[in-house]
Amino acid sequence: MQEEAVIVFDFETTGSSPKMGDRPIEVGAVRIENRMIVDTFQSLMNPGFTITSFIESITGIGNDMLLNAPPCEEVMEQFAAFIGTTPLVAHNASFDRQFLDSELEQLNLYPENAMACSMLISRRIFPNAPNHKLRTLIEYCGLANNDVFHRALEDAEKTGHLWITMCDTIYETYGLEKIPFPLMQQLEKMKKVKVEAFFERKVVEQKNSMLHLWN
DNA sequence: TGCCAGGCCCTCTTTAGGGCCTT
Repeated sequence: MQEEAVIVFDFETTGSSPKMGDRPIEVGAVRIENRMIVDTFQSLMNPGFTITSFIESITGIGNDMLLNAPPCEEVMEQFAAFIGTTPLVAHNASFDRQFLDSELEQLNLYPENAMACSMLISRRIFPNAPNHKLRTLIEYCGLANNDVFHRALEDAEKTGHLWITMCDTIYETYGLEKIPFPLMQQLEKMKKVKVEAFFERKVVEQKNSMLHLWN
């Protein structure tokens, strides 16, 4: 089973593109070690301009809540310290990664953390799910669900439990004992039809590796 | 002036288009 630490994180933002001037308004993250959440990070942040009613309606975060929140720069500096060089996970990671990189670049920080996407991996592990939205996957996997979505820490926690469940499913389905982070990254880029053969090969590799240690 | 995301996957693909997913 996976043993190395990962940090699952999520941003709520003013829109969909930092290149169009959008910024985060909340970050939430959970640190997972040995299949358990051992630490969390959460903060609202003031983007420096008012957010639209559309974003308010999605997130439940209002301009009044952001008025006295610390600025993005302050929060992101703390968040950079929280993640360090730990491998990162997010649901639809390309979305959150662009905001992470954009904000940290403004602080002259250039994170090189490895990153994996729980959405792309879930398409491989749960090909029969109705779709691969976070809410659907939480329901599909029968995970604890308080029906609160689109808040950063809530979504990070749920994605964290989804990540653990995907590791468990790989173990239970294919018998793969160790699930290193690079293996998950390989999986998200794998063609759907090749997943089964991929795991069969990995199991054989691990068994051979164990035999090599014993001999 | 008018428009405005973007990265990835899938397939009836690759000389491309449509859909998914995030806010």
